[in-house]
Amino acid sequence: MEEKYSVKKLSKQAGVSIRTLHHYDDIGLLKPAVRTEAGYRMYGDKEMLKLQQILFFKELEFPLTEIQKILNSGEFETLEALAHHKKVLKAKQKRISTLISTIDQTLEKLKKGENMKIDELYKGFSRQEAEGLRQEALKKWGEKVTHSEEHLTSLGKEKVNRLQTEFKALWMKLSQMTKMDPTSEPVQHEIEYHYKMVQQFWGPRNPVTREAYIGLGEMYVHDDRYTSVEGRNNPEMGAFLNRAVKYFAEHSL
Amino acid sequence: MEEKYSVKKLSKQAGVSIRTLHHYDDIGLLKPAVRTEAGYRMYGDKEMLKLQQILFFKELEFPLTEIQKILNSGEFETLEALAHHKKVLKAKQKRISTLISTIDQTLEKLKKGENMKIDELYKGFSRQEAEGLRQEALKKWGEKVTHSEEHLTSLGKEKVNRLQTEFKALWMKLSQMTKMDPTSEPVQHEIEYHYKMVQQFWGPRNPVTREAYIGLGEMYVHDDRYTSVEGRNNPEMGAFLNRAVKYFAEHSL
DNA sequence: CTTGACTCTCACCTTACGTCATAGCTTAAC
DNA sequence: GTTAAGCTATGACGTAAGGTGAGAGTCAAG
Repeated sequence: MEEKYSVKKLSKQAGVSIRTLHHYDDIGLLKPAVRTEAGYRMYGDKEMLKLQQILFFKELEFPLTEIQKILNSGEFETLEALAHHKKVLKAKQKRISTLISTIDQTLEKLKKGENMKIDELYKGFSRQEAEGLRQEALKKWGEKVTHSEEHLTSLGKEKVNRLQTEFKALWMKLSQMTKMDPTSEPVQHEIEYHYKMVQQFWGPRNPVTREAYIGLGEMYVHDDRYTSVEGRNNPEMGAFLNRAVKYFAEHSL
Repeated sequence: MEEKYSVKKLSKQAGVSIRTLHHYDDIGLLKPAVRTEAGYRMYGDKEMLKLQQILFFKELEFPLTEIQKILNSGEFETLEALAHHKKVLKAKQKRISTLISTIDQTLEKLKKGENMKIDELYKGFSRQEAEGLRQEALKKWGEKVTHSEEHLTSLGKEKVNRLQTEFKALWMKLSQMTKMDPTSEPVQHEIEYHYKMVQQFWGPRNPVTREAYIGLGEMYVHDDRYTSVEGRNNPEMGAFLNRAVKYFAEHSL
């Protein structure tokens, strides 16, 4: 059999780069049938065939090392690999769906709240994350909302920390507004955001009613942890928050 | 403000590795607020906040360089970037769907045809690809099936070449079966596969009828191009094919 | 014999870090 | 004061799948 393909010919026919052929030779995935005395790589039909197989699996996003194994193994292993790969792809697809919905949420927030700054972008958590976070949050803050707890799965602490950071950011912002009127629009806007965060923490099965939210506001007044930001204490913060929350609850809930 | 986070603290709180913080420092994505005299990195709340933003975009699979730009730009650019990224993700998702269906087709084939060897795996082309290939194929083989040609989009030649290679592989296989009974199961199985390939080439709007397929078989007998494989001629191939195709057409179509 | 097309082998660049190696700093215990 | 534990720093190499040259040898044609 004549080995009829030079690197250029094979690369053109198969639609890959010459460098790719070199690479495949280097890693032993596709060796030329022979080498001319000058060292030129020459491929035959068998290699063209193998290249097609390689490209098939490459299109499916198999890594080259796996393609190696697959081509060197039997049909059973191939079946297994394909079935497994399908699962991987499905997982990937699911993840992308989540990402897209996260983007949608974020876009919505950005468009709606005109005065929302980029610093708050990371607030666009997906629903699933918030779901899982609730459990941790409930544990952490010792709320006794015991019903519908078991079926929630727990997430890593870094996610909890994220939420903590969000709250901290909001607090910092609010602490700079204590000289303003608690019923003014800017303040109320932040409070609304706070309300939504709390609602996310509690989840759809634990609706934050008007009364619950007012109660939360009262809690803040009496807990010094919530009225100090960045080490500096801010005694008027408690009363300020209480009034702002109360006003919001009575007018918007 | 006290810069309270060492690399370890920050990494733990945010759920990233220390190396990651080093890296972000190296590329200027997240610089520490200050360095101690010993050179230790110290971060403050502002940096923690920025890290959260970074992680948000990272979760969405933005590359770090883009995250750089986004964090340094205004809200409008952020909105744009998010909207564009959504498109990218959607395209990815679509592609994965195609890949999954390709795997399904391949799995089906492998399970159904027990004597199909791995060498034929790459035959699991997606329907879209086959669609596009038709046009090229029709042009190439000069068939005058002119209706419904315009609305087919053309694909690269490497795809055509793939199909050619497939045909060649099938031919090689069949050429080794010429001593067998053309009506026997193994031969008929290959013929069935051949028929399906032809059908794919012609497409759903150009059904390969019994008569058409028999006619094709006759063509093979009278065209030497089809009866030589790998340089060596195989005169009995024509007659063999003709009988095999005819038998298949009359019994299975 | 030279030009142009083709080929070869290094070898560095890319992403987003992981994984050592080696060395300096800090702090609590002795 | 010293020492050991624990923390930190800066290199520097490795990863996947090639892209992009650089410098040099090879081949067929004029």
